[in-house]
Amino acid sequence: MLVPRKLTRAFFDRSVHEVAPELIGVTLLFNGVGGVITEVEAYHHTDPAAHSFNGQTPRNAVMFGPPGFAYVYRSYGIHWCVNAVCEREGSASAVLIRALQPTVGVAAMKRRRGMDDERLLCSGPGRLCEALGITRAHDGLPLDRAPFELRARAEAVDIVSGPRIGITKAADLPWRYGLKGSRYLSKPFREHPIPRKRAR
DNA sequence: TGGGCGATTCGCT
DNA sequence: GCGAATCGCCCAC
Repeated sequence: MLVPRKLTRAFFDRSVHEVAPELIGVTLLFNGVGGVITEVEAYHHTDPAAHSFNGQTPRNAVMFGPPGFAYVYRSYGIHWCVNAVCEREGSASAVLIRALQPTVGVAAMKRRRGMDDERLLCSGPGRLCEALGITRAHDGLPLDRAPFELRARAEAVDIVSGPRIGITKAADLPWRYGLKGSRYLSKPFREHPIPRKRAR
């Protein structure tokens, strides 16, 4: 029987802009619960929207470490969000995991989220951390060892991109990537971003 | 379908 | 003190 290939830390030892789209379609599991990554965003320390932009602090220290580790932070005082650190050590770049299509341990995710709608279980960075049980306690853990597991995608996927969500700086950069046509997204992508500005 | 708002913690100025 | 890589709820259209 075919066993999916597991991703190693070496997968992340490249530009965030290469890694981010390649994470779409990869299966992310945490303690054996999770699903297919459908949405991510790339952040690099030269990017004003990145947490590492203003230099290293205790909170973002993991971003300045080696690639292939989880950077987990508290968002808006309420939610947890998980990133995959990329590039060489000190590059301080990471990919924010924003949404999953739930596939494994769906019952556990429904219980943690207190809801039944599978489309809303992991469709947002805070939602997916709640569904998987990821918290600050897992900041700095390697992504290629338990409790994390990453399974390579089995087939090629169609990827769309667009501007990142919820940021005020560098909001125009198209560094959000998604699985084309997926219903498991935090927000839909405009696949035909034709400005509807009417010419006078 | 989309905008406004409150909740709530914490890092950093 | 300020504001944030969010979410869920309410409302209007």
